[in-house]
Amino acid sequence: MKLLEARQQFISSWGAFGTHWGINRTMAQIHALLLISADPLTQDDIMEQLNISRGNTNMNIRELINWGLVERVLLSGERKEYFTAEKDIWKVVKLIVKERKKRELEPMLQLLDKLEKVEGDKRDKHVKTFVDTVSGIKKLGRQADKTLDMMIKAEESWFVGTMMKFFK
Amino acid sequence: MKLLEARQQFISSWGAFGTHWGINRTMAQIHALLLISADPLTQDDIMEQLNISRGNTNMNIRELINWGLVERVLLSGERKEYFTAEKDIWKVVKLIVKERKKRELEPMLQLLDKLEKVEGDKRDKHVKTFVDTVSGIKKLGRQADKTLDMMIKAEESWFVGTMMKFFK
DNA sequence: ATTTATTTTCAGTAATTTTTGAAATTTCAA
DNA sequence: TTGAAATTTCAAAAATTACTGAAAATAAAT
Repeated sequence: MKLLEARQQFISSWGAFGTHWGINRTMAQIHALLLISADPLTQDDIMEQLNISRGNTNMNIRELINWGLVERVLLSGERKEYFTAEKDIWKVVKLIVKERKKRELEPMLQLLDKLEKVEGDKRDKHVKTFVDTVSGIKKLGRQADKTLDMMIKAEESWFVGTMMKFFK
Repeated sequence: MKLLEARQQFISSWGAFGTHWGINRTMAQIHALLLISADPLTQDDIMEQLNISRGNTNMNIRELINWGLVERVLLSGERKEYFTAEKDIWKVVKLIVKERKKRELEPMLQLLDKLEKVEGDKRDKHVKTFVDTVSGIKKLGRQADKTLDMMIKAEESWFVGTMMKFFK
C-alpha cells in the first residue's frame, strides 16, 4: 500500500472510530491528520486535505485545543497560525481519559450520591432494588475513578510494566 | 427525594450518559429502567413508563439482548414476554467491555497491522511519521486489548483487590 | 490610519440518527 | 384451522447533530 492511500485509510478509520466515542467525525479526522503529519499544518492545509469548510475546521481545531490534544505553533516570519498534535500516544490517552472523567464520570458519581439517599423503607423491594443498583454502580464508579487517577499520573513504562505482571 | 423522582432522574441521566458512549438514548433508558425494577417488565410496561412507541421499544430491547445485558423471561401461565436486566454491575461492565472490544478495538488493531506495512523509505520523514504514529497506537492498543481480556476474565473481588494495592 | 491577511462566529442548510405507527408476521389457545 | 394476542418490521416523519459560507471581528503590515 502506498503512503497516500494508507494515510487516507487511517484518517477515515480514526474518524469512524471517534464517532463511537462521542467525538465527532471531523474532530477525529483533523486529529488523525495532525498525528500523521511530520510538520505543523495551517487551517488552510487542513481544509484542503480533508475537504471541509473553514468554519468547520476552525471550530474543531479549537475543540481539539480545549482537550489539550492539539496546540498552536507560531513559525517565525509567518503570519499564519500552524497547528500540531501531541504525538506521544500515552499522553494522548491520558488527556482523553482526564477530560472524559471530568465531563462524565464525576458528574455521574455526584448524582449517584444524591440518589442513594432516596426516602423510603428499604424493606420495600422497590426501594431496595433502586438503592442496591445505585450503590453498586457508585461503588464501581468510585473504583474506576481512582484507577483512572492512578493511570493519569503514571508513566507509561510503569503502567504497562505493572499490567504485564498479571499475564504470567 | 421521593423514589419516583429519583427513578426518573436515574433513567434520564443514564440515557444522557449513554449518548456519550455510542449508545442511543432509548436503549440506555430501557436498560436503566430494567436495572432499577424489582420484577421483570413487559414491552407494554416499558412503553408506558418511558413514553415511547412500540417499535422503538422492541428494537432497543432486542439490541440490549444482543449485548447480553437483558434477557427474556417466561412467566408460567403468561402469554406475554417479560424482560429483566443483569443486576450485577461488574458483570454488566464486563459484557459492555467485551462487546465494544470486539466491535471497535479489534478491527482497529487489524487495520493498524495493515497500515504499518506501508511502502516507502523510512528515511523519508513523511513515511517515518506515519509509521511511528501507527506503531505507537498499535502497541498501546495491543496492551489495552490484553488488559481488557484479563479484566473480562477476572472476578470483581480479585480485580478491585489488585487495584487497591496500588493506592497504598 | 488604512489596507490586507487571518481568524472567528453563527444563521441557515444539510446530513444523520432516532422514533413512530401501521401493517405484516408469528405464536398459541380454543 | 381459525383468530386473537403478541411481536417484529420498516417506510416515512421528527429530532438531533454537523457543516457551510459569508459576514464580522481581529491582528498585523504598510
